[in-house]
Parts: sequence; C-alpha cells; structure tokens
Amino acid sequence: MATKLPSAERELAKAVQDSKAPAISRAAAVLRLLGKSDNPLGLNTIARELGLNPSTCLYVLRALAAEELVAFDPDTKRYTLEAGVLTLARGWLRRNRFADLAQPALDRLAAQFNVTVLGVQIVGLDHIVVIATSAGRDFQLSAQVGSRFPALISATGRCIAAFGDWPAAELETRFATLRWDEPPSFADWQTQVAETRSRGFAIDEGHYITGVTVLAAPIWKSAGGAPSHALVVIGLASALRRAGQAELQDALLTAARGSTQQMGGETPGF
Amino acid sequence: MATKLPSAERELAKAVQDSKAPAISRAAAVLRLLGKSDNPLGLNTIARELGLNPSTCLYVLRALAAEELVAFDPDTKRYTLEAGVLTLARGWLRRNRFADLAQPALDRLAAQFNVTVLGVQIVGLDHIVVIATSAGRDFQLSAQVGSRFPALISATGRCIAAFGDWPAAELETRFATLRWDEPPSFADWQTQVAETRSRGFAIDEGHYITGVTVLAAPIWKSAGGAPSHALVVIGLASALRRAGQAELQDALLTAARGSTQQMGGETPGF
DNA sequence: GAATGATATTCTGTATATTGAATGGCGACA
DNA sequence: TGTCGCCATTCAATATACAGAATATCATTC
Repeated sequence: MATKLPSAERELAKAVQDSKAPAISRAAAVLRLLGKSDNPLGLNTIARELGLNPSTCLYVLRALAAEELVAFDPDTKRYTLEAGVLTLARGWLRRNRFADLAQPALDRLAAQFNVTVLGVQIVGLDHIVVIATSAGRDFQLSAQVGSRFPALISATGRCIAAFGDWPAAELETRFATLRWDEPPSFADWQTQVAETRSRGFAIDEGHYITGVTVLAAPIWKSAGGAPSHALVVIGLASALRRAGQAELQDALLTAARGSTQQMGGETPGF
Repeated sequence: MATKLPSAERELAKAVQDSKAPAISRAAAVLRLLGKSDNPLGLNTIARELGLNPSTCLYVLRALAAEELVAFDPDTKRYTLEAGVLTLARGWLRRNRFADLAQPALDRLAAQFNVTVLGVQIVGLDHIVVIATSAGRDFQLSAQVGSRFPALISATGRCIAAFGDWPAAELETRFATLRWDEPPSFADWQTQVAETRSRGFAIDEGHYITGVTVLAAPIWKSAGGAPSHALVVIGLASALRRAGQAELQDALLTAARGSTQQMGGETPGF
C-alpha cells in the first residue's frame, strides 16, 4: 500500500477519478507523455508510466491514431505524436493576436538589453505557456514556444499571486509543490508578492535558477480581473547589472503597458 | 429517416460507433471544431454541430478544460481552444527534423521561381498536413503550417497514388469524395497517376483550382514503402509558364531527391 | 415585471467502456 | 532449434459513462 507513485501517474489517477469522461484525461496524458519523450514508445511502456491498464491504454492509442493525433509504426509497434497536433495548434494561433502583437516589443527589449524575453499566457493557477520568444545576441538562456511552467514559479508566479486575487490557502498549497534552486520561505515569498503589487512588476533574483534574474510584468486582456499574459525577461544576474537593470525594468513596464493597450485591456492602478 | 447529416457529424458518428474509446473521438471532433471556428462557441452550438448529446458534450468539454486544451469563459459560457494545444505541437516539432531540413530548399525554390512552396507530410491515405511553407515575392497563393488537405487531391494526391501501392478499390472510394474545381474522371486520373510514376513527380493543371498549377515531388523517409513527405509548388499557370516551368520541374525533383537523402531515405528508381 | 424561449446543468437507468485474466506472437538466449 | 520471457492483443464480467428527460438559469420580448 501507499507505494510511491510517479507524479504523472498520481495526477492522472485523480483526474480520471472524478471525471465523467476519463478516457479524455487518459488521452491527454498519453499525448503529453509522447510529446515529452525523445523516442517512440511501446504500449506497455506508456501504460506503466501512466499507471494505466495495458488494454485500456491500447484502446486509447487506437482512438488517438484514428484521429491522426498519434502515429503507429506497425513494424516496431511503437507510438509517436502525429502531425494532427499541429493542425490544432494552427487553429489556436489563428485566434490569438498576442503572439503577433507582442513580438515587436519582445524583439526591441531583447536587442536593446541583450536578454532573452518571453511572452507567456497565464492559464489559471496551474500553468503558464510560452507563446512568443526573442533571444538576445549571445543567447545564454532560452525557452521554446509551447513550453509549460507551473504558474507560481519564479517572477511570473509572483505576478500571478500579486494581481490575481486568489485565496491564500490555495496559493500556499500550490506554493508547496514548487521546485526552486533556492526556495524562499512562504512568508518571504508573500512579502515579495506584496512588493510586486506596489511596484507593478516582479523580480526573481536567483531563487528559481541560481545566478539567473527573472523579471515579469503583467498584461491585462480585459479591464477587470486577473492578468491574462505577462512579459518575462531572463538574464544572468551579472550581465543584467551591466546592461542597466533599472532602465530595463522601466522599459519592461512600458512594454507591458503597451501590450495591455493593444490587447484592449487596462492596466489597473494598484 | 435518412436526414442529410453534416459531414462532420456523419464521420464522427462512424468513429464513435466502433471505437472502444468513443469519448476520445468526440474530444478530437470538439477540438477540431473549435480550431476551425472564428469565435467562441456555446455548449449547444457545439453539440448540434457534431450531433452530440448536450450532456455528453458538456462532460467532454469539462474534461478538455481540465486538461487545459479548451478554455471556458464562465461569464459568456463559451468555449475556445486553450494554449495546451501549443504544448502538444511543440512536442511534435521537437521530434521532426523535416521542417528544419526542408526549409532552405523551400526558400531557394520560392525565391528563384517566385512561387509558393510547401513541405507536406503524408498521413496515410487520409490527409496531408502542411509542415513548412515559403512564399514567393508576390505571394499570390498561400497555405499555413498545420493546414490539412485530403490525401488524394491535386498533384500531391497523384504522388501518393503513384508511389503508395494502395488497392485500386480503396483509391476509387476515396477519389469519389474529393472536391475539385474541374474534376477529372477516375480513368483520366489513373492515366495521370501512371505518368506521375514514370516521371517521378506530379502535375495538376487547373483541376484542383482553376488557373492554378500545382507540382508535387515525393520524399522518402526510409528506403522502402510509401513516400512520407512531399515538396509542393503552387503558382498561377500563366506565371509558371513565364518563370520557366521545365527548369522549375527539374529544380523541384532535385530538391526532393536532396531532402530524401537528408531524411536518410532512398528515392526508388521507378 | 411576467412570460417566453433558449440555454446550461443535474439526475437516473441502462448500454457499454473498462478491467484483469487468458491467449497469441515475437525475439533473446542458451 | 527449442525454451523462455516479454509484449501486444483478445475475451468475458461488471462498474460506470452516456442518453434522454427533468430542472435550473438566463436573456429577451411584450
């Protein structure tokens, strides 16, 4: 009993439990697993990894293959993602102006301060997703479009907590699951969140990744409520100080305000 | 009885029928519908469009929302695609060298002959998916990455038929469902497929879209079997003649042979 | 402000998706 | 070449996802 489950398996079990369409949770888990994997996977490998019954898993894979979301190699009996997922992404991109709108601002910041800049979308309290990127000249750090991170991590996390109006208990629960290089205490973090609120943007100085400073400024898609996106600057702490961190912070805030306007939103006066 | 069903509904009904995981077919249909739609959709709209029971549809949407593949606006009660689909696409892109490998060749062809060039992936006999594009200087025609087309349509279709070794009956069934501006007869088409086989590439002269010529050359990922990808050139018939269609055909074939080599495949000598 | 029409959502019995065991098939290794 | 062990796949019993009716919620019109 109470054997230690891999986290993917753990979460999936929960999602399946109280859903009226568990097959869909299983399908999503399979797709994500295949997306992470560097090479094609066999049925049993997938089933074991996700804690699924092999026969159930087989039916899931067959359904996904029929939908062209998963490719099946009959020779090796191995599965990979199929091009159908691209088609879905295209549908999403068509309806989302943020990537196009923010790109010029990202490029300007990246070029002027020689840093990596991301445009991210905030998906509730769960995750943020990288929508657009621009790398500095000597790109020390990078992240790819489509990457997911936990919502509350690093500078963006403080933004989300600061401007989101979430119940403190909920925040603390989520906070407890985060992985940092140098984890702040919850109390310290709350102080930093308060600072973020008064300053209008967030800083993470080496907590998430040692030696790396992350700045994040919120973007509002509509007038009220929580921010929908954020601009994120990533750079080595030493390099940032050289590049003029104060100016960079101003430029970031201005860019975020501009993006908010372009999105038809309104930056609240905290 | 025998009321005319929308085609999406028709196909979905079939897929659900004999699947051991019908919820997954329904989920995929919902995602595709949301991907096509220009604006957020309500529950009943979706259910009606796909011929689903509203309550079933609700459970599907809730499951998809929990997986961050669908976004739900509690105010308007409307659904859209969510950024999670981007994450899946990223996973696929990581494992697919074709887009990166082919891009230079596409750009060269597009620039030299002022045409639109596509790199497509062949997904069985069902569809092709656009993986990479390059537009000419005055881009008369275009297609976006992620777009899907029926496998047997236009020049690419003749390639697939010519080099794929599919049963004739299967081909004829599928052929019957295609929509052309100026449909060829099945007999004519078979002749053109035979020509394609001997020539090594396919031409569609105004059949698919009036006044538009399409060329397609196959690419093999592995030594034997059917081609996995194709290079496709699209241009106005008049413009192509001016640009030197004979040279273009040579250049296309050479490019496809080169891509085949880069992919580690082998162009068979038909 | 009442009534109407449309929508989203909950509820309940039943057809069926899921499970775990049994079978079939393939490669490794001796 | 035969045996073993793993993997994919089928099979049969049953827990449950699903369809349809009932209810709740919301706009819209008079």
